[in-house]
Amino acid sequence: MGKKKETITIYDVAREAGVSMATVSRVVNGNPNVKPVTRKKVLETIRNMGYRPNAVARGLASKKTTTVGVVIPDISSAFFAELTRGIEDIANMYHYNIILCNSDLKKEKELRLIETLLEKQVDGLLFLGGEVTDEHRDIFAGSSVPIVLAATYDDEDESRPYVTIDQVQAAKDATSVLIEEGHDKIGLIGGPLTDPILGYPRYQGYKEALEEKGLPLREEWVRLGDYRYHSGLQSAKELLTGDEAPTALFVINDEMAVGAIHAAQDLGKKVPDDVSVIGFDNIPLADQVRPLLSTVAVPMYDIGAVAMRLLTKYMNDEPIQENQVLLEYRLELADSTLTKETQTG
Amino acid sequence: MGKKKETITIYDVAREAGVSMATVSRVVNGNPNVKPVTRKKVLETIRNMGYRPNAVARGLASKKTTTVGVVIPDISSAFFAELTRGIEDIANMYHYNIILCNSDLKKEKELRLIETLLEKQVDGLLFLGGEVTDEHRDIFAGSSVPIVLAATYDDEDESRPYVTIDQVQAAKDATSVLIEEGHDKIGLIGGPLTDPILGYPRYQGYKEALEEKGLPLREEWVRLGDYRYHSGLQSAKELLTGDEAPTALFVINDEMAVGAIHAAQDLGKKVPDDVSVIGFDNIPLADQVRPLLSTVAVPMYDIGAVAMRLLTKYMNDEPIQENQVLLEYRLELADSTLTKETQTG
DNA sequence: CCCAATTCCGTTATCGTTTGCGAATCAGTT
DNA sequence: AACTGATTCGCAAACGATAACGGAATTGGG
Repeated sequence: MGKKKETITIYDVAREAGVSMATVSRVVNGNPNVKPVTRKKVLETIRNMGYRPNAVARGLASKKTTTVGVVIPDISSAFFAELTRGIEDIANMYHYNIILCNSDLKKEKELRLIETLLEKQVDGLLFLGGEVTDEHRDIFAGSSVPIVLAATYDDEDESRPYVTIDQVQAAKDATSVLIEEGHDKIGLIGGPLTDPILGYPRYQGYKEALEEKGLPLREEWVRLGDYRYHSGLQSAKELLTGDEAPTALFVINDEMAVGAIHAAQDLGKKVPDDVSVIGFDNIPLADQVRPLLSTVAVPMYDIGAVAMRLLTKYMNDEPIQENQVLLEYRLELADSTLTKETQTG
Repeated sequence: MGKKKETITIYDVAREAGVSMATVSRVVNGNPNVKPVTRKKVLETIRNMGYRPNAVARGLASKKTTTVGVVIPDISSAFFAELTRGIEDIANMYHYNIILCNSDLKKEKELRLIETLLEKQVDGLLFLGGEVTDEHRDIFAGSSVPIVLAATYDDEDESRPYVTIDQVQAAKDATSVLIEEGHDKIGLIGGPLTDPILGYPRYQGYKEALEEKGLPLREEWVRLGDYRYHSGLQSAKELLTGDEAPTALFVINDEMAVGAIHAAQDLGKKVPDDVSVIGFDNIPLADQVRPLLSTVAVPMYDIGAVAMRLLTKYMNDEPIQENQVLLEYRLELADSTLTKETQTG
């Protein structure tokens, strides 16, 4: 595997080029205080010697690593994968690299990862989609690196920067679509209510929509899944075989929503004629099933991109006008619901 | 954002604990050569002072960063997301972190990213899914860090470690399934033939299967897409409206395959009765459409995991018995083809 | 109770850069 | 020719750890 005799350092280049290491450092870093002819000579010997600056040493000396940490629940989920792509694109644009960590939403793992990232001296940290507990806040407070939350927020810390959408309102809007279609028997396939990021607020939105329209919240029309396809399939099967089955389902993420559609079809019901289904997130899958899934289009890529951009502002001490941003979402109404229109929220 | 007065170093801890920094370093690194009582005292003052070891300084001194670089085409693709999850899990298990970079399969970007990762002194490098050119080989050769390829291989460098599957054979097997179903008009929706990783070999497998069974390769039954859903939809529409339309389609990835199914349905054809479809990869989507998609199950997670494991062996100088591994794939026959059976290859 | 073998632990040299400070060079003005 | 203000550039001190080396303390056997 091509062992090079020894690593060549800035000092070697300096000696070879007949200048000091300070000068080499200057040309490497684009410092203008170096005569063009000198710069040229240095650049030349750098090329000839195949010198590659050591970013670790640079990091020690400059106290900057141009690296940011990203803690994410699960990269293999379409939602977070897309979000990460937004992060990485902006990071790349600003010449940062990202250290990616999967937390599986386990608190202990999250804390451990954050600790590790801080040890690695990341210039900033992006924390996605987990609940922010007191222990998180302790670590955050004990560090001076900027930290921004994405696709989540901290309901206890008013000042913690974040980028996400208004989950409650979006869920309310989605439910309202079904109500306005004329449905009065609307089921919910939700997530764990202990999940303060998705499960609870989306349930809350569903509840508020019903209340506002004077519809009762009936427990037998509510099932809580685990966000996965089969969970949606199973839950819908239960809901739709009931005596007085709902004629519409609000499913709080697309993967489960597609499961719900298939459950309906398996039971011989037509979507949307017999049962309307609306999902949430607008992952690519929503566009790759028949009937096309109506859903709440969450700007996943943008959440990542905006969060990363915000982080760069913190890292470079740029002025910040808005450090807590709620991005717009869109209702993407397709074939799994009756009406067709598009709203913005 | 909680500015701490000043960073506390190993030296501060040493002074506070009444020992030398060497001793502190020893307890931090779990070196056994330190008396239990001393260790306890040091650990205590570490806790009290909130000392956090600086991994950058450690990296400089020890020449190890416990970080590996991962260059991947696109994290937002289900295939690579799952693969990355495998990588990260194993990395985490061995206490490595990963720096993730999206290359979009652009050669220049790949080279730039690899260069950056080497500057950051990663202990190892995982290169996924792009073509390995001479320029890649140049950089690889000029560095002493172990590099392993995943989901690709280097056909010019016999010794470069890799982990992938036998693309040609798998494509051949998939095509053969259709032949054995009795089809003799089998279309292909492929990728760019200039793609040496997926496009070409999977086309090659299709071709070989036909040849072996004495079937002609007819150009009008071949379309080349871009791996995306809509491309599959469009290509299938063209293929299936022809005068003498194929009765079966081998589609070289699942996303396009699902598009093909929808195209068939849009044309009023039933799958699999009127047209059989078999895909490739077995992304979650294959399991979330109706009819369920027959496909070649590629062990994406395992490719990542095994590649990362192999890399750890290189990084820790463990003995290596096999440095080029072809993982097993499986034919996952479901409802989009007629026969039902499972083979291994 | 002494000496050798262990165990512990401190000294010090590095690791490869960045960076503040001051010296040296160079023009342009008088 | 002397003076001044920029430009350039070198020196050397950090940056925060690791690790080789050797000295001191502890232990055990005879």
